[in-house]
Amino acid sequence: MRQSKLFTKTRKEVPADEVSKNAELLTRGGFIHKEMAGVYSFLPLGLRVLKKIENIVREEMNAIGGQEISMTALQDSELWKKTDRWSDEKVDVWFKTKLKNDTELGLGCTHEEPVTNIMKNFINSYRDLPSYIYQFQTKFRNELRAKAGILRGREFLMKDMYSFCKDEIEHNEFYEKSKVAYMNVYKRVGLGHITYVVFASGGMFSKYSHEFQTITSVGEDLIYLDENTGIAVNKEVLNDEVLASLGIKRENLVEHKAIEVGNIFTYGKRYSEPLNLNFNNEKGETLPVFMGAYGIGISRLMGTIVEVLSDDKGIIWPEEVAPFKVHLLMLGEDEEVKKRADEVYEILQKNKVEVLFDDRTGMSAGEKFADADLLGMPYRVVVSGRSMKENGVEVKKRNEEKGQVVSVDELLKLF
RNA sequence: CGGGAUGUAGUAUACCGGUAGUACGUCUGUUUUGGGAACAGAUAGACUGGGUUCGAUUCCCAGCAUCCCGACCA
Repeated sequence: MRQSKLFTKTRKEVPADEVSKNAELLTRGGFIHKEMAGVYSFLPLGLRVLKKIENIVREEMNAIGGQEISMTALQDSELWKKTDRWSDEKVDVWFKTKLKNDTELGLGCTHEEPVTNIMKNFINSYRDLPSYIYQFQTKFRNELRAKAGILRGREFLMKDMYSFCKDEIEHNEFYEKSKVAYMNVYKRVGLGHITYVVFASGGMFSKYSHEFQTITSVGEDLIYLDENTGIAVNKEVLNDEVLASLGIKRENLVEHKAIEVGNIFTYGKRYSEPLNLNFNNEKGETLPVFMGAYGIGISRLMGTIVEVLSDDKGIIWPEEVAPFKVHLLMLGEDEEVKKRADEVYEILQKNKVEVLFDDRTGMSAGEKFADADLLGMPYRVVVSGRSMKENGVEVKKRNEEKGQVVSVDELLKLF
């Protein structure tokens, strides 16, 4: 993509109404636009990142047998009344609205009820189980206080998966598989080294659940980590019983602030019973389906990456999620340089290297460098009079100080 | 939801009960071009509604919006 055609622009000034690093850098870089408190639009560069993360999650979910669907945001209140989750006392984040005829509707904050309802049409026999269904969907939650940029919003993108098994044994097998898939996701988005599976409260669903927490000082949660075993516990369930069941000792635990980047739950019959999602087993007995749920906030994950992987100059995108792999900079405007930069741009594109080409004119080198640092593509490639004298292009990684001049052929070998 | 704060050009800010200033941006022109260039000119602003006042962007009230701390986070 030619940067001269990109409609977004970078900003030097920090927006006065953003304090969190993710919102500051993403806004300055033109990745996102704040519509209102806790509600953000994704602009071309930001959407590319979001889609890359989504795709990584999609690949990992497919790898463990997930089947992708897309459910509706509009929700029928009758369905939620059956599980006693319609009233504002029970679920206080509902956005509610009405049809013209006064029928009450909700904007989906999660999708247990509708997905269970869908599966009633298709699950009859033990032969139909297990089944793993997921989607990427915009969730609406009327948070009392949105904060921290895209880490806690009122409208956000989430991957939610639901598992349908015949019994707890079959469920546990998948539950463990999902942990591995989740950790694969965090590794691929560059957070693997600081993300842990954390034993946590199950909220109103179950006694316990597992969270995936990325350690960072801006996190909202407190976790206790045993660094020898890698086993961690959320503060909310830190007690002797839990510690004993996990086989860890209180004195070995280190406290960390962390951001919750995923959460998996065992539901059992919590939804299948009230909604009558049953199946017949081998003996002809009718039993409720054993369910679980698995969530990852895609936009929150993007914000977490920015919080953790940035420096004082800007973002440092990991390769798999960067909007483009290469930021190609044209420095100087004489015809030779322009022609050469265009050629390099074409060559990279022909070789399927995703490249943002800073072909803008009338700008100083310093301004282009500053933009490249802010936008944070993994590789910066410079075409200039200087690089041409040395018969090559200058390539520098975003997370390294020094670059080197290489030929275009050598450059292509890097990708 | 409890507490606190703030609303001034596109952005960031200043001053003021009496003609609203600066920087960045944007536009025009000239010169520049390896770490956010220089000069000249231009562009554009007081959240909304009420009140006090000869006069309100400034003071008061209400609404709306935004941020921060706490609570909440199924």
